[in-house]
Amino acid sequence: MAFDNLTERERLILQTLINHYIATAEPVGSRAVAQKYRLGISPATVRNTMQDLEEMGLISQPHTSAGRVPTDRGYRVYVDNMMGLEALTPSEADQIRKEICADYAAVEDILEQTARVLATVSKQLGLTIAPRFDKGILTRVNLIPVAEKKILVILAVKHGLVRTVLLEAESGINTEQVEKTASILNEKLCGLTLGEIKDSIDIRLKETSAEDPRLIKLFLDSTDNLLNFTDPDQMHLGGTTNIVNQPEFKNREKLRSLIEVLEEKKLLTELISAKGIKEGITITIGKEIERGEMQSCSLLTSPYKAGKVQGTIGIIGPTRMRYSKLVSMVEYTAKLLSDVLSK
Amino acid sequence: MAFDNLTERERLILQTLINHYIATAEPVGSRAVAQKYRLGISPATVRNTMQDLEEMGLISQPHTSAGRVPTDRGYRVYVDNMMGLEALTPSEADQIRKEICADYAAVEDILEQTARVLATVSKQLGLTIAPRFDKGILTRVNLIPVAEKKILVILAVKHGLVRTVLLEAESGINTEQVEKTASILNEKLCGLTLGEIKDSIDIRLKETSAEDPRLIKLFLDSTDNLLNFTDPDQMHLGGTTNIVNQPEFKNREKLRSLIEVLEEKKLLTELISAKGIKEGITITIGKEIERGEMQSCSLLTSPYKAGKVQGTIGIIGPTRMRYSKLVSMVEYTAKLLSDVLSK
DNA sequence: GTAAGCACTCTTGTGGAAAAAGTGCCAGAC
DNA sequence: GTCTGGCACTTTTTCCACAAGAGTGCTTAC
Repeated sequence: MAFDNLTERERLILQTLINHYIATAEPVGSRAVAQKYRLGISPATVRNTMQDLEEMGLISQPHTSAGRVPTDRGYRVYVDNMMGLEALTPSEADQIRKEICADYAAVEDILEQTARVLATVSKQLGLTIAPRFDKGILTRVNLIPVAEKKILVILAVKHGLVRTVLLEAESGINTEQVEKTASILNEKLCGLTLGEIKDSIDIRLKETSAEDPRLIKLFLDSTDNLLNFTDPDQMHLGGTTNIVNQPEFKNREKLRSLIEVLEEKKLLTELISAKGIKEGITITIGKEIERGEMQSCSLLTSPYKAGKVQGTIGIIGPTRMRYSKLVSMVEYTAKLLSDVLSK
Repeated sequence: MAFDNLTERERLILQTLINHYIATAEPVGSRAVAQKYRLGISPATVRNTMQDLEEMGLISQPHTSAGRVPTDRGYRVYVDNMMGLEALTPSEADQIRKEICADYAAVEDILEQTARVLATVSKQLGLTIAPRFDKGILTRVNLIPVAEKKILVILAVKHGLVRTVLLEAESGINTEQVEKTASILNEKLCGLTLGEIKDSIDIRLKETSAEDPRLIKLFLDSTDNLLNFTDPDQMHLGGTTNIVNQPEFKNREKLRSLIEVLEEKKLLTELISAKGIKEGITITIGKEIERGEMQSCSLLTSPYKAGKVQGTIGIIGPTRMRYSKLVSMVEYTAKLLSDVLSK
């Protein structure tokens, strides 16, 4: 799969072609490449090289008499080997900083703002996923009775993250019992990560000697709900409109099915979180994305930190996106966000 | 504004025309109306009447040689005076019931499901807005310190609704003080509606004799945030994809700007809640909607109850929507939802 | 008041020719 | 050898003209 064996000329031509295509969204002809290519090479020569690139599967022709268009593989090679990073302009950086560093209290609000500003500045779709609680360390559990049969469970996680879930009991609730249960839970579970708790809660709570086992049972039964890490409102999207006008979505049906995927935030969260969280930017191009509906898109994601806990931000756009710039943008934003959330 | 002065024939023709247009999305010609119109009237006669209707501003021609299309005013007259209600089919009713009456604990989840099923069954955009807390009676305030400087505020409202907001204090928090503050808040505020609290909180908390006024001050400063009734995640939308294929949005720019409005959930919530909450269905047609971007849409909303507190559900679609059916659908769904949430 | 006839208008569809864009390959130049 | 100019070929795009289609408005007759 290594394409290090490209000649210097092939590299240059692929690079120029992709840059040009990203800018124009039109198939690129040999003449156009030749003109941009300083060292005075003729279109005919370019054509020969383009034939080679096509055989390698890096570019393709929509039809006989059209120019060439990069394939997913072509983008891959470009991104891995020959793309320079393009710095943000001061005004772009300012805009991002201004939005993210505004002093909001709530993490949720910051994440929403971030998705929005990412979208605005990139002119693509911006997305943020809240920190994954599974790596977060539980510092305290509170149980608050809020109505005859309803209990609010509050899981406080290190670094000020909080998750609240409303549980419904089958029968009336005894305040004293609730307090006892809460202290049992705190004793048994605090200091563990939510992930660990999820995996081992059955065992850990089995041997408890609560006088009223019903509350413990309720808690156990609701584990999936309590410790569900792909809640739809964990994800924020911004700038859906940006893709509507992209030429790649002039095909109605493509647009429809993409929007459909975007609405399934839960699935989308899983899809993106599934890659595991590597350090640094992850670029997923076209068919590399598992969901068929998104195969004309690329995904650019980066983790960020909120204390010890990690979340993800990213950009979704057509495969023809300005990787060199957007990578810088996502990197910069992730760093900024980490700073703000870990302060 | 009353159009009771329409002749029987005018009424019938307007009605047939609108029904036909709703079904086909194509301008309706005199011939088409004449054929549907049982009493054997000729196209020429229909034409004469159509001219009258056009002068009244109830229908219009896209261009000289096209059929007629209803105007917003035309729809208005239709909806107010001559639209029969169309019952749901058993299978539609079943589908809705099944989704809404599934036993979820959380109100949020039910509302999301409801938006989704409304969208699916209506083939339009479904929306739900969470109960408006301002009419809800506060039963209890809890303050939970979750980190050195963070306090979680829990407002429990009658009938099991809960709102949680995270506040950030300027300095470290003394547990004892928190408890005192909480009991002051409970004493002063419980039993009032959140709306009343919002309006009068300054006065009510002025004369408190807390030893540590900082917490009270924090609470006061955050009132807007705490008692903000148009939180973006109060609204759920479903079926955005349904409008992508609607012929009225084959115009790219229209589609874009509509999607843009949909993303601004906060604005949208305000827009819809602004009408105040009347009993029964509210129908807002085309230009009657304030937002320019939505002027080719109609809005069909109904309140529902969760105990004493009211929320809103509705459908958004092109003005050319099947009002007769959709009104039944929204009515039915609102009733069902009220039952489930007030149980 | 209703209907039939007809001229008129505007849109839609069709076919074909010309233009445009770009390729592939060959033959010759450096 | 490697590069390039030239050229024939293919395919899409654009344009235009013309016919077909749809529907109206008006006039006239019943």
